[in-house]
Amino acid sequence: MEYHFSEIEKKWQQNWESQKVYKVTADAGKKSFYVLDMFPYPSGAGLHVGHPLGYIASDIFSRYKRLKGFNVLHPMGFDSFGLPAEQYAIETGQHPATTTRINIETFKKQLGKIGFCYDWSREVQTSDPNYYQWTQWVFLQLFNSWYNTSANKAEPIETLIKKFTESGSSEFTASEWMNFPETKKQEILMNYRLAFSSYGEVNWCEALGTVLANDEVINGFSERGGHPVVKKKMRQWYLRITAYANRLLEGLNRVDFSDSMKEMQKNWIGRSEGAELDFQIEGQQEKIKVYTTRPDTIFGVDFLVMAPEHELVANITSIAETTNVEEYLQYVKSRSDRERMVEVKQVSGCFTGAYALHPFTGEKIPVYIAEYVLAGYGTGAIMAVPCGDQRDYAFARHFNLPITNIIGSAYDGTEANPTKDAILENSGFLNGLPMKEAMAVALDKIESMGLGTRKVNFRMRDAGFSRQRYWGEPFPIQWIDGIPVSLKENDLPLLLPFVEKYGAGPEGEGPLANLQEWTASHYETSTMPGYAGSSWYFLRYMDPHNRSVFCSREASDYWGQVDVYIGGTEHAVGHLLYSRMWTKVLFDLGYIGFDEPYKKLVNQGMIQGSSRFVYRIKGTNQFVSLAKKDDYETAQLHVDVNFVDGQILNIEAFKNWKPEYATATFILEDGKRWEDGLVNQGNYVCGIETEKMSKSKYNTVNPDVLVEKYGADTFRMYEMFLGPVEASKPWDTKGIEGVHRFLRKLWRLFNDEVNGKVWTDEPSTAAELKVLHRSIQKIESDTEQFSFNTAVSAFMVCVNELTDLKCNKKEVLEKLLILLTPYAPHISEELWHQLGHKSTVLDASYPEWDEKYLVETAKEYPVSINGKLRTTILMDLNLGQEDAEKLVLLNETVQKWLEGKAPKKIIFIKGKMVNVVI
RNA sequence: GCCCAGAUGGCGGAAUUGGUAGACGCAGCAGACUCAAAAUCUGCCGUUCGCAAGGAUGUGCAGGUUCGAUUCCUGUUCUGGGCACCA
Repeated sequence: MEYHFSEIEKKWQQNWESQKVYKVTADAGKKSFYVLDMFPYPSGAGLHVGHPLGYIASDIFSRYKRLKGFNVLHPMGFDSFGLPAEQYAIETGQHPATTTRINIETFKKQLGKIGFCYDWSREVQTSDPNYYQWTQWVFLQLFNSWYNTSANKAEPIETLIKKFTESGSSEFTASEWMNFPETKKQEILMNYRLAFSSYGEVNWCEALGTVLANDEVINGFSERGGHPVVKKKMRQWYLRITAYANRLLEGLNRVDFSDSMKEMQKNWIGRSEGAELDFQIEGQQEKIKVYTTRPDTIFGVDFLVMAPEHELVANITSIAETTNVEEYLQYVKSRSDRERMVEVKQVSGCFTGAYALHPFTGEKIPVYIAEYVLAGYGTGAIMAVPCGDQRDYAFARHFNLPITNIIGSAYDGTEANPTKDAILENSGFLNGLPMKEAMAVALDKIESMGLGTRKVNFRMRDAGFSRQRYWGEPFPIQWIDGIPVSLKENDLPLLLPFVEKYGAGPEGEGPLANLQEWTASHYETSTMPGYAGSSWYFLRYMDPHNRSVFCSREASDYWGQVDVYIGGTEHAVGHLLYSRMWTKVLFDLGYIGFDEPYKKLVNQGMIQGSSRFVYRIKGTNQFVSLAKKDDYETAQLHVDVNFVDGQILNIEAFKNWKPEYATATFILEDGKRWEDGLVNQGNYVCGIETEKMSKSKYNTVNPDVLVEKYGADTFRMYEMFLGPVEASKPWDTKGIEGVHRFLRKLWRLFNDEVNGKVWTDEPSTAAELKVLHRSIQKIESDTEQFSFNTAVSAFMVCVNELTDLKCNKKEVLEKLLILLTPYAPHISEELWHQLGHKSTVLDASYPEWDEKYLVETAKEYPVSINGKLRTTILMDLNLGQEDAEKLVLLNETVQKWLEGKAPKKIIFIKGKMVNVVI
């Protein structure tokens, strides 16, 4: 009986589906475990072999945990709102709802073939009204909450109103508040809401016709599509994520994310400690507030620089300098963000004519404006210390400003030295102090003299939360007399209306602005961004069909945090930060019992494509093989990787690929010309390069093809065998044969091609049990540590050894099948039933290894002379140093190296090794 | 420029706390079975000297610590990723 994987896999996939083996329900009597994949955006391109990597890993872990007795929640769904579907709609006229539905079907079909254990009864789709009703509901929670900094948590907006009514604020009294008109009250409250609308500079992408969040803009271009992004003033919705900056930072200490992932989030949040201090402008009332992280360098300040957009610029500019300043402001305005970014090294600026007074020395310090100071960070003004900061140094040199040296020989006059270790000079009361100590001394003095205060700053900005697009969640908001008013919970969902056209609205608004019935009801015309639905989806899976709440407290208490979250690193600062924030808000408001969504995060690496190239001689239809390509002037062309075996081109397939190649001729690796119809000719060798896997590079490999050819079990194991899940690696289909051979070898432990069944009920030998128990130990610990590649190799070792031992014992084999179930579920299930079991192998319990089968009595000790391995000696493991030394000295090889001399020392590590020092 | 991760055979990779470097697999070579092919099986397989036994050398590079270093430390080069006039 042979291993007919396609029949077996089809049979069991149908059986599992009809028996609903993957359906889970909350069960207080069982320990829960939650394994989550980052749900996919259902793009039209379908899956390539890179996509399922993480899904296979999570599937293995889910099945493993289930066999270990856990009640495992392992759901799947689709992040189905978003830009690409709408872009596609604009291009083809097909409604996003239609293309999304079709794409989801394709995805599910492809996923199904790989045999994943998702509980599809819990599927969510973010574009489904039953789902986005609750996204809108969470938005209302954000809109109707504020961050109470003294309680350090979000609270309903009513508590803020109550506070204002009873005791006012630092800006107004209680009675003033009571007498404010409603618009004024709402305006004030808007400064506190966690989701708020405000007029400000946004990232505007003309090509996409929408605003983007900071993390969706890369070097001045949109992340999606790579279109230019400019700054534009617009009314927008924002998420007050900065209120959570500290807690988002602190929470990283309580989660198991990779160091690089934490680092990325920390950088994005960008916490820095420093001080704000005031500089009095000479002869004026104005003070300029600067932010610095180096108060220790206060005596090195030679000038101040303000951002051109700083609100005090006009006030302090002297009459003499007005023209210059205005010219400079004009110049700055004319420059796009991208120009500024590209020309970072170029120094520009302008003197304002004003002087500030040094708070300690009273000296006059010129005040400049310059592009290199950003309006949005700190106070928008800095104190420049040219001997310690390279940008300040370059600026001082450019404008011929004097440079005060406060760090003695640490400053060499040719460049700034940003050290923190120098001893301060020319620094008044700080003289003689190392900079690190001076920091606190300066801060204390500044605070006690009332010149400034300690201040923590964050680089992170509030996140833009509206998009001028159609395919997203409508805001549950109506604009009444210029005030945004939230819908009642009972009125949710506010359904996304059907549109025929996706063009922008009258004034750069979203397509919804073109709908008469929409604008007549004064609904907000922008929609929520892609990350809205994905910020809380992990909660909905716990209670997906609940019509009355987003997720019952009972469900979220039972399933708790996601135990293992698997996905790519591309969501490091976007999705992960937003969903961490939403979780904290829901926690603060008492809707859930934990404030970090994901306990452990595993980032699967990217599978790169391995591209192949052919070389066409310029101006001809002749192609030349790799070794000979430098003899000609050639153009390098991508060739479909599926036509190439290793690096050898399948010339016939290539000629049939595109009509233009039908008449192509070839010069082979040996320099001979390829001739039609001749057999045993030389080879055409292709060039090879690792690139991103993409259709345009013809280096994509479709999992469906591999599943068809080798089966899902082989495909799953091969993806894991490729290397560590977290590593990026190029795809190479060649090695898949090895894994397939392994599964056939396993099959032959149970079945013989001629005789059929060969497994027996005979008792196992000690040697067989040793192989089994060592495998259990190794595979269990590898699986626990997500080291799936080494687990696969452990399976291979185990089957190789059992084959050598001719072991066909049911006792051993059935335990092996349970171990294999997470990795190769179909073949395991089939053989499990062949062994006579009636129920699914998933209901078996994971075998435990027993120390007693693993104990060794002797060991082949490696024996080194002066650290170099020279021989091995078999010795009893109970042997102590003294007896071991005797045996070692008797050894022939050791004696040869000793040349009759006595060793200086013999190092003996019991159970490990021996080293003889001569 | 700053931060993080990494560098091991022809290739993917292994070596959990410093203790036999190269597990497992691919590719390659030689052989068995076969009329032949497929499948399967056996042996070899870092480099180098040697008929062999056995040496020398070897984990990006240069040092160091240690009886012993792929592993720890210092410096350095390169690759990948993130951030970037953030004061």
